[in-house]
Amino acid sequence: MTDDSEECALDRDGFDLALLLPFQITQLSAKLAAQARAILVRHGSLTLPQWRIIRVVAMGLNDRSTAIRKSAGIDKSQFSKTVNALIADGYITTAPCEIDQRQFRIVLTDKALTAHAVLAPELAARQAHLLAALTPEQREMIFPAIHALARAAETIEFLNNPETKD
Amino acid sequence: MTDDSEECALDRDGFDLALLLPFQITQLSAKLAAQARAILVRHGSLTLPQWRIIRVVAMGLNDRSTAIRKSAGIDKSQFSKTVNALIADGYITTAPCEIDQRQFRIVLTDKALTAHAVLAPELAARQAHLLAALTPEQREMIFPAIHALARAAETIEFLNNPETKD
DNA sequence: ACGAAAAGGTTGACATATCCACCTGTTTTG
DNA sequence: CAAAACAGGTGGATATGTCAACCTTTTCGT
Repeated sequence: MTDDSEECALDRDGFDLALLLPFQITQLSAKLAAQARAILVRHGSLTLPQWRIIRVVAMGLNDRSTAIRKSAGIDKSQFSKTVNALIADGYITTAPCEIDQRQFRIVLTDKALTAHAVLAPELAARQAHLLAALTPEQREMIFPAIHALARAAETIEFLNNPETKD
Repeated sequence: MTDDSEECALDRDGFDLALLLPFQITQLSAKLAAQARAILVRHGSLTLPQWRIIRVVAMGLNDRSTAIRKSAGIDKSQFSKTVNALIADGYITTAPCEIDQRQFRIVLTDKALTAHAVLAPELAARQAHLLAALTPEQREMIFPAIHALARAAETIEFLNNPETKD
């Protein structure tokens, strides 16, 4: 994944690093991204952030830029740049947003719809593959656990050391 | 974290994206990295990959470059560059490795040891804070679940579509 | 012992992500 | 209503992560 099959730290139990939660999650996240890229590259030249945006737009819930950006969980800056790349590659077009002149609406082209039709089933199969690797109990509690960790990761309030100024 | 407090997709339940496991994990990973950076920036100018290397070396299990690189879960390329940055900033020195001339040994300077003495407790407190956000059952199964997902993320063998060539 | 293959490291190129300054449009508030 | 505060978007700078080409050293097969 990273390079060759160097026995990644996820595989080496028995020592300290195996207990570092953020480290394990970072490693897992990297592997998942690599797997997603491996699927994308089989069917075209969409990058991962490009695919994230197309997927959200294809859901059809909302075509306003801010809603799409937040649903995709992408930073303002990266969203702007990725949208420009999608336009340049002919995957989307934009239209002004009447309700809020600061935003814009995003419309998928046929090219994007075709790509989505091919990729969505593969990514769905991958999601099923991942879930199948978990026990039913793990499947039930993985999302609440992720959510709990995400909330706990939002602050560093638990550090109240008065010597904050180094 | 990312920008201001834009309600990130992790918080919005009730729609489809909340069920996309890789997406949730990516978002969580980003939050954890931001949290770690927030802690690092309070006590100096160490970057996250720099800290990862120092932490591994400080564990003292092995001072050979390859062992450190793999334990830190860092790519060959990034490792090389980060090590150079650590040398330039005076956090480490290197020595030739007698056993294998291709590798080198890494030695922490006092500067690194001081930084580690300050940061290690804070990062440990953070780890405890994260684990405290989980229920005991979640704590028990989170590591096996991560491990199972990591293995499932290593291949795309489950896609045996003959139309691989797009 | 020899040459091929593998492992380790470096570098450059690029992809992804974050941060920040800035500008524009919108909402709030006096 | 006008000024201030705020939300949205853009672009540059930088941090982080990945990939591939290349070189050196080590290991392995014969």
